[in-house]
Formats: sequence, C-alpha cells, structure tokens
Amino acid sequence: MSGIEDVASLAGVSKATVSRALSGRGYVSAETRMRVSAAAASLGYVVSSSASSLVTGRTSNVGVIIPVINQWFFGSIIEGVERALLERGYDLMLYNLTKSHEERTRVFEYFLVRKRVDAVIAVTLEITPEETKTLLALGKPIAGIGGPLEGIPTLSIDDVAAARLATEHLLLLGHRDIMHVGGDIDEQMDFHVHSKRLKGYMEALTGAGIPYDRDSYVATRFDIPGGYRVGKQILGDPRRRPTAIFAAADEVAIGVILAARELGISVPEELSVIGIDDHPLAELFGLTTIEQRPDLQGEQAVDWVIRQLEQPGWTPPARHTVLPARLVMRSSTASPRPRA
Amino acid sequence: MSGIEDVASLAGVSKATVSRALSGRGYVSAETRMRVSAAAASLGYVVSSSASSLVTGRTSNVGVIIPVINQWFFGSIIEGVERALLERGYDLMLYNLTKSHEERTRVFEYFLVRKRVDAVIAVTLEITPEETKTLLALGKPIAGIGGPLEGIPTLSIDDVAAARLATEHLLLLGHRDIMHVGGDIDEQMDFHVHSKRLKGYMEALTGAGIPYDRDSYVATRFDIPGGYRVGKQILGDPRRRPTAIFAAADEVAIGVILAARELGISVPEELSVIGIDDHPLAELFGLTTIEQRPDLQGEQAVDWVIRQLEQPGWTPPARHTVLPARLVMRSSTASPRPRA
DNA sequence: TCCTCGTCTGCAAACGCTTCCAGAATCCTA
DNA sequence: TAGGATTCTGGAAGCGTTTGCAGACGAGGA
Repeated sequence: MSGIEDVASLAGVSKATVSRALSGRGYVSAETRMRVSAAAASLGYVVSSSASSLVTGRTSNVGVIIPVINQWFFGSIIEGVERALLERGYDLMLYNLTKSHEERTRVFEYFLVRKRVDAVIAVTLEITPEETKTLLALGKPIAGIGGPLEGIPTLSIDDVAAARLATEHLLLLGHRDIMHVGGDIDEQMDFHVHSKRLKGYMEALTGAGIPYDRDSYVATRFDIPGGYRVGKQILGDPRRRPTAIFAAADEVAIGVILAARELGISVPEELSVIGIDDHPLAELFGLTTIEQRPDLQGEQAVDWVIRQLEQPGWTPPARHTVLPARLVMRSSTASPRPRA
Repeated sequence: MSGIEDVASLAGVSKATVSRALSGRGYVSAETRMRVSAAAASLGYVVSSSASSLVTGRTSNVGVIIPVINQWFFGSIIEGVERALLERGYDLMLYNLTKSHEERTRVFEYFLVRKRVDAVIAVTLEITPEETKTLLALGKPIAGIGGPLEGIPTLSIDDVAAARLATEHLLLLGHRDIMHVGGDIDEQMDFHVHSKRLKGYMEALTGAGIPYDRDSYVATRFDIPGGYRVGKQILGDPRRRPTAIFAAADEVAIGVILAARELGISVPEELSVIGIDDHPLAELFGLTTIEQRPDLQGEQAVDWVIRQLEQPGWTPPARHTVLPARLVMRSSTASPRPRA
C-alpha cells in the first residue's frame, strides 16, 4: 500500500506538494499537478482517511440514527440521505437504534462521540435536552427528521394538519360517520406521531360540529396486516360500520381496503378510505391519500448539515421546518351513499 | 475536547498506561485501571478513532454495498448486518450502489479503497474478477450475499433449486398448466437471479415430462404492482389462463393474487399461486412460498468477515455456501379443479 | 533599476493515539 | 539468599497526512 511519500518521489516533488496537488488546496502549478496525479494514479494511491482526519479533524462521515430500516418511510429517508451524501463526497454511517434503552445510550455516549462522524442526522428520534446538549457540545451539526426539537433544526410534515386535511376531505364529501385507525398511543413512536394524527382527526370533527366518540378511534400496528385486522373487526360488525375511515398511514389504509374487499364491502361506494403517505402501493389500490416525500426530507437534512460543515457561518433554520403535504385524490373516497 | 494526555495527568500516569488501561491490552494493575477509567469518565474522554486507526491500521468499520434499500429482501439484509455489527462493536458504512456504472467505479476505486473500512460485504453484486483482485489486494476480508463469486466467500439460497421446489409443489398437486412470472431477463439483477429461477421452473417441468412453452414465462417488475399488471393480462384472457402460477418473488405473487381477486378468480380453487421469499405479507395473503431469511444471511456474512479480522488464520468457506430454503404451505395452492 | 506582490515549492511541526523497549518492583523457586 | 520470571509503568518512536512558514522565482509598477 503506497503512501504519499512514494507518490512524492515518483513525481519528484515533496509530500507537501502532493498533498496540495491532490486536495486542490493552495498553489500548485498546472504542470506539477498533472505529474502528481499521474504518479498517484499509477501507484493506485489513495489518501489515508485516518491520517487525514487526524490532522484536519474531519472524517467525511455523517451518522444517521434511525429506528427502523425495513419500512417504506424510513427506507426512503435512507435512500434520500445516501444519495445526497454520496453526491457530496460524504459517507454514511448507519445506526439502527431500536427501542432498547441500552443500545440508545451506547450509540449516544459512545459511537457518536467517538470522533467518527462530522455530523448527525437523527430520524424520528426524540432527543432529550441533555442529549441535545451533549451533541451540541461536540460542535457537530445535527438535523432531525421529525420534531420539533429544542435547539436542533428539524423538519417534517405537520402531522396534525395532515390528519385534519384527510379528515376534512371526508367531511367535505359528506361523511359524518368517520372512524380513525391509527397507531397505538401507548406504543408511541417518537414525537407522538400517533397522537398528533389523532388530534388532527378530532379537530376536523370538532370543526364540523361532530362530537368525537371514543369508540371511533382504533389503534393498531402501522402496517398492512395491522390495518387488515382492525378493518375486519370494524367492518365485520354492521352496526359499527362507519361510512368512511381515515387511516393514519397508507399501509394501514390498504389493510383496511383488503378487509373491506374480503367482506364484500365496496370502496368507495359503501366505504371511503383515506391514508397518509402516498406509499408506492397507494396507486395500485386507488388510495386517496396525503402525500409526503421522505426521500426529500432526507436530502434536505443532508443539505443542512453539510452546508454548516462547508460554509462557515451558515446556519440552518432555527425553528422546525414544516413541509407541504398535499391531498392526492384517487378512487377510494367518494360521497357516502344515501342511507337506505 | 479532552485528549489522552488530560486523562493521563488527571490519573497521574503516562499516556501509555492510559492507553493500556482503556483498551485492555497489556499489563495494568487493577488499581491503576480504576483510576484511569474514573478519570476518563469524568472528562468524558473518548479515544479519537482517527488517531487510533492511524497507528493500528484498523477502522472498526465495515462497508456494505447494496443495490437497493427500500425493498424487503435488501432491507432485511441491512437489518441483519447492522445488528450483528453493532453487537461486535463495528460500525456500518452504507453504500447504495445503483445501476450507474460511474457510481460503481467511484465506490470501488475510491471510497472503499480509501482506508475507511476493515472489511466489505457485497450484497447481490456481481464483482468482476478484476475488481475481486483489487479488493483482495487490499487484504480486506470480503463476503458476498448472492454468488457464487470466484475467490470470495458467498452465500445465498440455491435459486434454481428453490424455483424447482416451488414448481414441483405445483406439479405434485396435479397442475400441468403452470405459468411462471419472473423478472425481466434483460433487466437482470446481478447473479442472474431471474434466469436461475426460470431455469428451476423449466427443469421441474421437464422432469415431469411437460414441454416448456415460451409463452408460459412472463417477465415483469419485481414488486406487487408488477405482479398485478401481469396477473391482469394473463388471467384476463380465459384461453390463456393456467391452473397455477409460480411467481419468482412473493411480491409478484401477491400482485397476481390481487389481480385474480379482482377478476373473480378464486385462489386456490381456480388458480394456485406460489412465490419465493416468505415476505411478511405472505401470511396475510395465505401465500404458499419458499422461505428464505435475508436477515440471517446478513448476520452470516458479518460473522465471516469479523472472524477473519479477529481470529488470524481463520478462513471462511472457500466455496459458495448454499442456504436452506424450505416450502411454507399456506392456502394459495391446491389441486386443480377437474376441467369442466 | 529596484521593490513589491503573487505564485510555487519544500521543510518541519503537529494531529492523538499505540506499542516497542527498557527499567523497576514484586514474586516465586531452587 | 540468589536468580529468574512475572507484573507494572514510562519514554519515545512512529502511524500518514496537512499546513504554517520561509525561501525562490518571475512579473509588473514606480
């Protein structure tokens, strides 16, 4: 494995010049630069990132902390982040932080601090003020997807508003009997996504003068089988069946649609269903939904941290950034049929 | 940010002793070790990984090259790899290598070589002999998921055998008119997964004395909408409709089932469907399938590379390792109905 | 012509660790 | 009691870069 010294002697210059030629910092004559590049290429030389970061103090790594990988929302974020980082010459260190408190501490106090990353992107991670202080003390840029988070730039859609928008769409169609299938409030994800979406739903109902009935909210797992299970329950009981269901995520909504189909309940004639996300499967099921773009959220977070790294003085938005979430109308929602 | 020197003077020892105490290498008295640890903790000291790897030559990073993230198979692999690495104190550097040749070269020639990782795990990546040579020349352990790959330990299920098993299951039930919905041979993934599964299908047919008809293989995208689209085509034409369909992946199979449902064709009474993967949704759809466990594949690959790193002399299996893939029977397959 | 300024290059000092080496202290065994 | 083995510690070299500083050179302005 050849070092900078070898390149230097092959090119007939000093180590310093090699370093300058290859990194593009400082003065180097065009002719010298060519010679150095040629020498480096012919030796297959690549700088040692450890040596380099030892002296510069930068690693060219960005740490991403994420609770789940194998789910559309999170996978899309990773894709977006990866793409943006690669483009800018940074590498991605992935930390899959599951619920376990022990793991969390380990990552926070050990891995991240360990001078391994230049910046951190925390996905759906409710960082405590103390942890925030630790992180900020490191002087490393941080950005969060989710939020808001005190002291850290964050971005996300407005969950309350999105849920309200979805519910209002149903109300506008004339539905009055609308159920909400959401996440389990007790098994909360960080940032209370579940309660926020529930809140938006309630607000919309209230706005329309419809009293909120405790029974009209049902919790389940945030995936297709979860939606299916609950769908079977709700729709299986004719007395309980609403004219519309607002599911807190497209996967849940799709589960509900599958349940409806199985019960012979036609969507949207007998039941309207709306979700949130605009999941890739939404189109196949004709699912009306509220679109969000997690991949762009990832890119945006990358942009924030890298800008901070590379443009001294630049600072990201101090407050939480709210992303647009728009209604995508498809064929799973319609006006309720007049009651028989 | 405190360095080893600070810890040393606080504990009243030399840097050398601090290093030994904290890393657990070499002799240190119990009493000294305690004092050093206490000092380190009180200063919030963490070793600089760049400095450390500069002298030791190890980074404690493992690079993972993967073509897709947001798909069950690949996401599961990442989860498995991440879990196994974290457990052993390594960090995961993620490289999402999409089709683009340029990106590929960049990652290979630049990122990986850049003394940033101790080992590489290549997922479904057909590494050329030249690239293999480059990688091996780096002296870094490599493992591949997929394969076989000359000179690199790899693991995967036997795609031909799995496809044969699936098809034979249908044959055993009495089906003779079996179509195969697979990936596009021209838009091949690496390692020719598509053609291998097609081959297993053909072998099974031949074994049963059934001539292979070109029209009985249809290519589509490897996802639910892809399966759905093709399903609609095939099943929509009564003259073309087979009694059974072997889909090369569960997602495709589920798409086919959805198409069948929509056309009022009941599964398994009028149509048997089998897939490969045992995708989380398989159970919901009662899908009979061939199970594989990508997460375990990831863990296994990690085990190989880390063992090589930590147990000098240990070598992974020289040849391709074939993983078991077993039939999981559910309710999407049955004997064909006697023809009217 | 002289001086200044911008361009180019090399020397050498860090960067923060790990580890080789040697010396001191303690322990065991003959 | 002597001698060797074992345990513990510190000094210092070195890992492979980047970068501040200073010197050399040529060009342009006064």
